[in-house]
Amino acid sequence: MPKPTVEPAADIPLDAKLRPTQARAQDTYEVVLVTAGELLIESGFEQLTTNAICKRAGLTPPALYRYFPNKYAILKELGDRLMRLQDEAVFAWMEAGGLEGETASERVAKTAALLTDVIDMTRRFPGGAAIGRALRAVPMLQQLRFASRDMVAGQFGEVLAGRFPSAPAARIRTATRMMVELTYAATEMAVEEPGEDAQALAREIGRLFDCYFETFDQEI
Amino acid sequence: MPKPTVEPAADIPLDAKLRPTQARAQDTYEVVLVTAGELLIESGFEQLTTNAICKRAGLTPPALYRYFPNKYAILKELGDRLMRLQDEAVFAWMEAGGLEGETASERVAKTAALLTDVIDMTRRFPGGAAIGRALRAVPMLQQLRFASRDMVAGQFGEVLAGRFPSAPAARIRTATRMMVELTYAATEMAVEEPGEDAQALAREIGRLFDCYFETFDQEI
DNA sequence: TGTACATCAGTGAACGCGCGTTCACTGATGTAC
DNA sequence: TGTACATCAGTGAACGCGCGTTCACTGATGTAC
Repeated sequence: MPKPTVEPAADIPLDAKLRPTQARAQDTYEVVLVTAGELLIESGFEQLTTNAICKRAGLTPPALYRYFPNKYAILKELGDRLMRLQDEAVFAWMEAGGLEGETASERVAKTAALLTDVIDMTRRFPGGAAIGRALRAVPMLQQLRFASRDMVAGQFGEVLAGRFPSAPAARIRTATRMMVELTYAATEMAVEEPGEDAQALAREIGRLFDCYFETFDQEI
Repeated sequence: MPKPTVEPAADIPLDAKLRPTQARAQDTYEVVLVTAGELLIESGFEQLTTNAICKRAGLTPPALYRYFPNKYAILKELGDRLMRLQDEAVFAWMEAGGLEGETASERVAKTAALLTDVIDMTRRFPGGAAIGRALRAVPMLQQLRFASRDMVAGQFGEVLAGRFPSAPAARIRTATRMMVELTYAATEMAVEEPGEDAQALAREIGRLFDCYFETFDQEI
């Protein structure tokens, strides 16, 4: 019982076709991304059509298709950029000893600062939290999120393994992945509801990280 | 600068039109939902079309439209059902004293049991974790998730407020919402990757809940 | 510094396809007497 | 228990629209001499 209309073509190219060389072309490339982000926030992935992007950006479709092979490539580029920013923030924080601290309140404050940073970054980024939601909904792009999450979790895990040598590797692996997902969720909550107090949310995450990591020493 | 093609009609009806009365009609109603869930898992929300549902279910479109006013209503019904199941499991667990326990390991085991239950339930449900992802991506249906989350968080908060009278209400509100989101994320992780050890994941969540709730007593 | 040519960047207009949805109708089930 | 009629359930076939995408072309920029 085949289902040909449902099965998506397996090999949809996702990378940019031509890199823009001239300044004008660079602008076009960027305006497509920014406009796509706006539409994504305003009306969600379903309404993100190439025609709508072109109309609002003041372009004609062939201009868009010069650089992007299809609409998934646009979302992928947005996702790549946002996640790279977030990943870099986390790595910088870890290298600066984000997980270390004499007192609990010092450690909580450090983690809260990281999350505040990621929230601000996501708020300013075109597409913001809507990008993550769209990536989740498109099977072809979901792996992008997983790849980013698992990479961050891996690095995170190495630091934790150093600090808690007795903790089983499997526990650390599960725990770090969960912490990354939780960070995504908290960021989405904060970005989505500007009424929420992002600072308070960030502190809550800080408390959670700190007390939870302590359990790696215990035999519960 | 209006954007008429992008703006969705504000008042798309989401509730079933006719309730099926005869047994044959009840079957049709259910087969639409089950088939929609299958398609959702296999190829995501974008590929979930009314024509595809009908084709696979062996129906013609007017049969579907007899009961569902549009395709969002189908997703809404799936979402309603899955979230109601999950909510009920949490409420039953709380009423049975899921948060109480003499020892830490007892409390951890109880929380782990709840999560295992929710994971199993979601695995068996047609559409499974793909439903949550689809709901997130459709702005019109996102509020459904929020409503469910906030209701569970509210109930959860009442129990916690009783156990930790000195904890500020704002902290409890933020914390419980985060815990619900974390539960969603953990469930999605477990359902999505059958290779993952759901038991281990559930225990990890149990540990996290337990140690985190302890911080409500502290002044960090 | 000016001209000729190559390359890059974008436009106007349209395409075919599949989407959500509906019309007019037939067949199945339930109900009253 | 059988018949007549009302209502429920589903079909066949098609609709218009907007989607992703492309063709053939014009205009802008860069480069060589």
